[in-house]
Formats: sequence, structure tokens, C-alpha cells
Amino acid sequence: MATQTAAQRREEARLAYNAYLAGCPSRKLLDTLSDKWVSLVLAALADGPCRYSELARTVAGVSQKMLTQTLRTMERDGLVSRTITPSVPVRVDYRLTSLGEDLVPLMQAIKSWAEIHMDEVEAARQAYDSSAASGDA
Amino acid sequence: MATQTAAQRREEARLAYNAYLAGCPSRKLLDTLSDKWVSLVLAALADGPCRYSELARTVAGVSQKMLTQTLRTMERDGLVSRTITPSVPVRVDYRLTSLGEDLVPLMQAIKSWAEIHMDEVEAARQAYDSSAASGDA
DNA sequence: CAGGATCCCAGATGATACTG
DNA sequence: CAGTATCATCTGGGATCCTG
Repeated sequence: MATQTAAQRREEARLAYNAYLAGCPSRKLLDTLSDKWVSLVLAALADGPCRYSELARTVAGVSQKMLTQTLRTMERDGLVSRTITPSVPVRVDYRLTSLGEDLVPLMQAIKSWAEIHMDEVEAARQAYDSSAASGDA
Repeated sequence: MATQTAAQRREEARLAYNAYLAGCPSRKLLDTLSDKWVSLVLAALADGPCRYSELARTVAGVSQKMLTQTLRTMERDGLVSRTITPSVPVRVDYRLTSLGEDLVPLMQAIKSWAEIHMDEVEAARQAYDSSAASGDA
């Protein structure tokens, strides 16, 4: 036990950490919920069902890849349902499941919090930045 | 206006999107809140003030880089305060500000939601995976 | 003990082209 | 229209070394 110490211990800690996370179910969900696009898609669908192309426009800026990937994840987690209408130009609608709708107020709560405290955060940032810039003497 | 179309339009959309995000204050905060480590540090500090090294142990698995980076971000946003005690081996304590404490219940709410609905999500995932694996025939 | 500076890898994400 | 496959990229995050 001489050739390795800090590195190995760190490695162990990380494995233990991962195991901890793996064992914590809520953590896995939190992972999904904190995804950049999930919240946006959730917000977009909160207004009602939407077609793929509509979502692409509403969440403007997302690539097909990310949109599809996000939708698939959400579908897998039971947050949204996918309805295929085999018309000539295929039509696919996405809508929130009851589980997904259940989540909307949660996200809005965070958004509200953010809006309410935004000025405080802004102030904190400016104070931090200016003191850092001037060497805070 | 012939050599470029889809690509350029996409670019425009992205710029517009970024502008939108920049203009949406809550979004910027959401960015911070959804950070992988922020929630963990927040939880770690919820129990009370903590030294740098303690945090490193509590959030086991995080590297100094990420821990420092996370703490700096949170400090800048006014979520945590940093107290330096110029003793011989420098001592630095971090604690949640009132703003940060205000955020704790929010995060716990999400965690609760996740725990409550975890089984539903698990079920959805299994259903999704098995139907996908069997070709969903 | 705290943390800044660097180097580096891997996964996340974007752009494009192609298909049903 | 919806979605997949691939290639290129870009940033997050980890390991290390160094300083106050």
C-alpha cells in the first residue's frame, strides 16, 4: 500500500458515491428533471398536446436530435405519451400524461421562486463581480 | 439568398433562442439550480455550516475543481457565504445565506415528488423497455 | 487546509444527410 | 412530417501539480 493512496482513495470514494446515487431512486429522477430541455418541453406541452414539428418550433433552437432524445426520455419515464396517426404525412402528437402534468406545478414553483428572488441574485452577482474586479480592497 | 436557407434559419432561431433565454431571468437561475453539484452542496449545507474539507467529504466523489467551482457559483449567486479564518492552516467555512436556505424546501419538494412517483416512473420505464425490446408486436 | 492553473478524456450536443 | 445515423465539436469534469 505505497504505490497508490490518494488517487485510489478518491477512486473508491467515487465508486461509493456512484453506488449511493444508484441506490437513491429520487436522484435518478432528479437527473432527468434537471435536464436542460426537459423543463422546456414540459412547459411547451403544459399548454396542451403538440405535434413534433410544433414542439420543434416552440422550443426553437433545439436540434431534432435533442428534441427526439428528450421526448424519448420523457416518454420512457412516463411523463409524455406519443400518439402516431398513420396519415400520409405521418402525424405524431405528444401530450403530458397525468404524471407529467403532475410535474408542471413543481417546475412552475421553481420558476416562480427564481422570478421572485431574481433581483436578489442579480444584486449578489453584481456585488460579487465588482468586488472581485476591484480586488475587493 | 440562395446559398443558405435551412442552416441559416436554424442559426437565426438559435440566436433568437439564446436572446430569449438571456432575457428570461428565471431561466438563468434555473440553469444554476439544475446543476448537478449545486443540489448536493445545497443539501450538504442544509444541515449547517461546513468547512471546505468537510464538504469535500460529505459530497464524496466531487473533485476539488468541481467543488470550488460550484461553491464559487453559489457564492456569486448569493446562495452561500464564505468565511475565511486566517489561522495558520487557513480555515474556510461555508454556510447557506437566507436566500440559500429559502431554496432548500424547494429542492426537497422536488425530491419528495421524485420519491413519491418513483415507482410509477420505474413501471413506465420497464413497460417502455420491454415493449421496445420485444419489438412491441 | 484551501484553492488556482493545466492538461486531457468522454460524454453531451449540434449540424447534416438519408429514410419511411 | 417524423425520425434515425453519423460526423465534428464543445464543454464539463477529473487528475495533477503548485502556492499561500
